[in-house]
Amino acid sequence: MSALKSKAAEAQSGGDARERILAAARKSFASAGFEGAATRQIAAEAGVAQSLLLYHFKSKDALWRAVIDHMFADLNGRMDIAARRARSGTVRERLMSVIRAFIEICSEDADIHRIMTIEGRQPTDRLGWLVEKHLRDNYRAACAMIQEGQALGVVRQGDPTLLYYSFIAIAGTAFSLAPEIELVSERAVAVDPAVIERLITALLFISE
Amino acid sequence: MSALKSKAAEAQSGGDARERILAAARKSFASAGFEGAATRQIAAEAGVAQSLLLYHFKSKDALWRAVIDHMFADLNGRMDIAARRARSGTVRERLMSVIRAFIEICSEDADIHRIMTIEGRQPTDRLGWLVEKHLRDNYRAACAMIQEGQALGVVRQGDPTLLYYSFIAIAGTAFSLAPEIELVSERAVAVDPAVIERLITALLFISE
DNA sequence: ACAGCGACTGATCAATTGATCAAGATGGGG
DNA sequence: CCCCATCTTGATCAATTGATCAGTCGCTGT
Repeated sequence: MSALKSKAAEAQSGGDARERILAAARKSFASAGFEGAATRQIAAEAGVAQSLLLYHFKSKDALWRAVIDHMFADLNGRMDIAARRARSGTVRERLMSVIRAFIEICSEDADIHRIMTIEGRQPTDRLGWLVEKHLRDNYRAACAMIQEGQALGVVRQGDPTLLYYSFIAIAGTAFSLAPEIELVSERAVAVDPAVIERLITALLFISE
Repeated sequence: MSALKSKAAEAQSGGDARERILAAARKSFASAGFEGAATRQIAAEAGVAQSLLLYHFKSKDALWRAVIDHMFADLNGRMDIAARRARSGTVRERLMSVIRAFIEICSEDADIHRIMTIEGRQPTDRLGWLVEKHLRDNYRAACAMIQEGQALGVVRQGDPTLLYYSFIAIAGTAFSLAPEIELVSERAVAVDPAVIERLITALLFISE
């Protein structure tokens, strides 16, 4: 059976080449953007031939989409868990649960915010695909919570979309712009997730 | 005299080619990054031959630096004016003056934040040059104000560097990520600078 | 043992990249 | 009038780009 074959191949040594390519591609796309990333460099970093990259993924575009799928499968899974965990709590508790999860994800892997900002600049078909497949639901759920909080007088008034992007900007930038931050401040900067959480709290909620 | 010659050439039709190239290059660098931008496409958008681009600027790298110089000459000039305008006011007034100026700049030209984030990801020699030549002074002045406010109990406690980048992230993202925001929210989003100002105020200062 | 299949590589393609060079335009000063 | 400096263009370079294809290796089922 093909299932057993691929599993066996994955177990020994060959199958993880695909995942090494995915990991290398994510780094390149995050730092150089889609057009700036070169398939040969990605393949070299993964330790495979460039042709293997296009064997596993049909094209550079398909590779990019696979990277995004891989990234957001983990992200949205953890966000859903965080949302479910605090389902019975207050609006503030529910919001803080997903915010805390998002901060944790950004602190572990800055590539997500990097790719979102680098690809979110111009409206390509890639951006439309990303938004509809992975971002829209997350956005809707967060906005619903924000509006609920605003109706109760807990969350600051204002366009929910702007509040949503403001807290994403704070949490994401602190980690994804680390190279620039360290260069400007001329010292090693270890961003504490708890500090970011406090800033977002001050931004979002009316009373401390 | 060469000065008169160049001035005459600038007056008629040829001299503004340089500025058209600069404008086109800024757009390309902002949306595609340094490696993603192509000199031929920049030249085409400026309506000139690609070789003219490398005649006015020695190389693609030199063109990038010229774009940055042109951008930050305006930015830092306006920031200095804003800082000087409120020199005799309270810490809060002085901070709000430069923040208001920064928001205004971001709302007029999203390219600045785009280039800063796209280039700030990996520590290249370009980033080091940008930081030392255009960013460092701005950062130091802002941090000094923040620390002064913290000592007086007006500004929220915490790493000044993080506060600095948080307000930059909010102001910049709201405008530079407009395409993505409109796609996610499925409507036209006109960001009001006054709303951004209110968010940053909530983030930065202790009492409203 | 052998045929078959999936993983993988090296060679190679046309297209595009940044860069260089010779030559043409243009206009002002002698 | 001509000359010279400046601006501008088209042709062209080697290098790199994403993509394709023929062929090799190693394993599996029969």
